Amino acid sequence: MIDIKLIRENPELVKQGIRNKNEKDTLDELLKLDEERRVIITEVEELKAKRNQVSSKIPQMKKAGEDVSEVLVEMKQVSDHISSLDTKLKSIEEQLEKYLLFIPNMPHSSVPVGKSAEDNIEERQWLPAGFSFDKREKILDHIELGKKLGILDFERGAKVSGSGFPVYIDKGATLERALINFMLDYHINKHNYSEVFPPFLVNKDSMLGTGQLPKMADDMYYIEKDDLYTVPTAEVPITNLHRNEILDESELPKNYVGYSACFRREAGSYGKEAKGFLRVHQFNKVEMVKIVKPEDSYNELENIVNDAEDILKALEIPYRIILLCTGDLSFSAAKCYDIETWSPAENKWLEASSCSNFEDFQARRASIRFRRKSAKKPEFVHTLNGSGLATSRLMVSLLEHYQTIEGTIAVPEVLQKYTGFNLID
RNA sequence: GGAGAGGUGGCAGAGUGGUUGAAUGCGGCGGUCUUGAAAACCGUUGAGGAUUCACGUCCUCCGGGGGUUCGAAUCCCUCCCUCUCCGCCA
Repeated sequence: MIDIKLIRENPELVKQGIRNKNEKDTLDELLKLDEERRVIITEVEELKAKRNQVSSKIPQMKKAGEDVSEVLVEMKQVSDHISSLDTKLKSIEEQLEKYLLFIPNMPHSSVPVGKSAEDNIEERQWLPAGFSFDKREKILDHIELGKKLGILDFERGAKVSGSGFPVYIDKGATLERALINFMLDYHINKHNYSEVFPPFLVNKDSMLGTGQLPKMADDMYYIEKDDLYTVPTAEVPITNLHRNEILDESELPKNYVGYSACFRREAGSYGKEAKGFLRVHQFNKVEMVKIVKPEDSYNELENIVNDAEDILKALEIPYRIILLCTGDLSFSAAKCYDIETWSPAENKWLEASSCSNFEDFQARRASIRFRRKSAKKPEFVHTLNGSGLATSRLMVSLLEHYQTIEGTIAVPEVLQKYTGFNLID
């Protein structure tokens, strides 16, 4: 959520931000409601002040033996007037809230203006020693490899749950588990994150807090009976750990890392992108979340990207860093880098991580604040998160990149102590 | 699933219709004392909103929502959550 004062005082700036993000501009309606709201508040508060004043005098009058019946009649009218204004006010505030929840975060000034993914900027590439983009002969894609080696089973996953629910078998399952543990350990031990093992079901307030709701409602699995949502990312439960809290300055920054299964309905996205691991309803992800002071957030964004990169360097998988343009930026983000890993079989880059600074957008929605030692008023924190990383896309690159000429998979060295084997055949 | 108890300020905990935004204690902050610290003592200490250049003034908030009343933390309805016991179960 952005600050309504910013909208009030600088509507043109906000309109520009909305346009650059390809979102719907409803500022005029919003501002009109805001104005109405304030007119009514002024009126109703005057009446309430009067009511409070008179009400406190009534016991004194009674004590003095005065007749209060006339006052009571008059006050009854005032009260009725108040409640009708309050009803009106409530309805306006609900509408206002609705508009406000659909206003996207403003892009940071360092984000290039652009319409779509084509306007994103490649910041840098990292390639393992001896790597070449030249396509080898007889290269298999991850689906063929998974089938041949008996480590992935998409058909049976479809039988058990539906399409987009892959099953890992034998060494495939072990490899997946090894990857998750490796990444968690790396961030905990080398990057000093605190480990969180979060719930996979969250309530509506949490989904609103991090900005998935209301806009992305159709992409979430929802359990009606209990009014709970499956998490689309560990970002949601972890960031919401501090919802409605005022933290002490000394507690910041908070650095969390956690694993969760991630569930996404991916409504309306069936098609060519959907094969194998490329688009699934359930996948595994290790997520980093930072809660920081505003002045530190852009520095921390670079840190989070570096932390995710370290994993890929350790795994020796080729990747590149993409700075998203305004048009490709998600609803809640102010700035975002994607990390894409190379798929030799697809002959293209795959998004395996997304690292974002939300500034105070989520903090406002979730009311996460902190108090500086010197100041009395609490301030909103800045929140960030980054995948470190998502295993599905990463697994595609890993399997394809580490396949041998015989069609077996060499296990990356850093994973071997987690898998207990060094070859999948 | 059954039975019961309870949700009040950073925490603990009073308060059952009328200056109660809320006693008291702890914690926090400031001060006195001290070479320094502790102890003791004194003072101070919630959030959001409207309005104002500002000082300030006013409104709202005692789990959420609704109701009764001139007036609700306090009474009524409803929902949610937490805890204890029993049952079931990984």
